[in-house]
Amino acid sequence: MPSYTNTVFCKNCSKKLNIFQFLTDDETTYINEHRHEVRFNPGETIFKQGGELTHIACMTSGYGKVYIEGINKKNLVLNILRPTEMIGGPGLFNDYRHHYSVSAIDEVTACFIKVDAFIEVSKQNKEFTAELFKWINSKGVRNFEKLINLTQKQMPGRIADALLYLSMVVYESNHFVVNISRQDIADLAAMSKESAIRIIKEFKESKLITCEGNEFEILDVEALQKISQTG
Amino acid sequence: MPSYTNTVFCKNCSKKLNIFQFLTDDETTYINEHRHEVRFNPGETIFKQGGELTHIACMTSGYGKVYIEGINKKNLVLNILRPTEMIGGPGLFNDYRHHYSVSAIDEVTACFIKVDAFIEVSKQNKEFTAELFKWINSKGVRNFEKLINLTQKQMPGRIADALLYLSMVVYESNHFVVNISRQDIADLAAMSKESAIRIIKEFKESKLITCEGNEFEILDVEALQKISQTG
DNA sequence: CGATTTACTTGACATTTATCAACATAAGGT
DNA sequence: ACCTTATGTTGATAAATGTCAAGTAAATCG
Repeated sequence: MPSYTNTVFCKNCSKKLNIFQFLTDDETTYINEHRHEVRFNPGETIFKQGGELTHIACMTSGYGKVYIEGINKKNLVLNILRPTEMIGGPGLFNDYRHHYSVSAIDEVTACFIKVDAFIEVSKQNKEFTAELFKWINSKGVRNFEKLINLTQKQMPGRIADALLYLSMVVYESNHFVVNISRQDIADLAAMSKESAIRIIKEFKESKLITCEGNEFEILDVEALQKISQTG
Repeated sequence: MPSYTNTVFCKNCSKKLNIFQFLTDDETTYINEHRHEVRFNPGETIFKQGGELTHIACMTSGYGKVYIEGINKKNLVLNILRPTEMIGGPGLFNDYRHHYSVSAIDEVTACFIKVDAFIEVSKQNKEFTAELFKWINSKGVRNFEKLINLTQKQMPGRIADALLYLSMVVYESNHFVVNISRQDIADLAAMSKESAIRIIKEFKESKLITCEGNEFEILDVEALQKISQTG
């Protein structure tokens, strides 16, 4: 491992996902021997949709963007990644390909674990396997929600969802400065950039939020939640 | 087991999913002891969204409809089930709830396997577990496609998808008689019933399909595929 | 520092899509 | 058979949304 990477061992890693807590020391060591840490610059591609799934990745620092490359160069942003999140699931045990692309938003470090090692450990450790299932299925359920949100709500509801997601899940504050573009917000809500800007403007005029450039503040969470539910 | 149900044993069952072929005889017997077959009338609910996931079900005869109950009583049809298909995945190892509803389209028989037994077997048999993962992940990937199809295509593309799905996957023929309603087709393509009817009419007028009531025939598969791709 | 690109914003417009209402047809029950 | 109800169909209309064009602000680069 090159000296300029962070040489923390899995065993003592503070960025470890819950799922790895179910491993024995030996298994943790085994994972540790089959992983490497990589640093990405803003905008760089971490996973490429259609590419071979050789590693599962865990975010250790920075922000990432998970998106499906759809029709006519249009992207659909599935979620914004924070440290401790793991990516690469859908191809596992399946076709061993990436089904979405992931890119670095700012400077990102991520741990890459060889899928072979990942699967080997999963075969040994039933609790780990169960947690893996749980992880995959909870992602699947989130996609069900996304399916409903994006097909049955109109634009204000979808933007409300996006803003609540950014506030509550990604930046964990009512007041946040986004490091994603308006296009990304639009891709998160499955609409055109112009429409996203307009709805944000309406929310601003209705005093539901403030927004100066990339600085957002949610003023009325409940009103946004109501808009989200109404559609 | 009541005498009016079909008393085939799993071991010799012709309706068995591939995934069960990886079980040993003992494991198959174990599953056999923890399953029961149920018959449903048209329209009856097989799984109810939000309900507890106590059993995994396998279709043994008839047609079923898998749908998410969304906003304002609007449904999104995920797929149409045929024998040998298995349902109940998303709640497994997760929250043990149903994340979609399933109803019988015509007369349906289905095998209900206790989740406890299902999980027990999965813990014993690694190959079975791997196949289970594969199954869940391939469903997940299909939902990614659905997410793109429904958010990035406009109505003709979505109806083309629905018709191609019915033709190639569900009824496996260019000429088929549907046992689902126009509303169901609309719910499959995430649009209003009226819009679905209009697009079908346009396809009919363009000689891409014929359609008399519930009788459909795909005349120009390639043209439909092109419309599907164009969006 | 100016020049050039990139991201953001707004307005006008065209298109897509849903809704509503009316009616036609088919299916089920007594 | 007739009535009732559910389903399908069509047209007119309104609402939602995307596209295009123009301009502004901001970031990057030599």
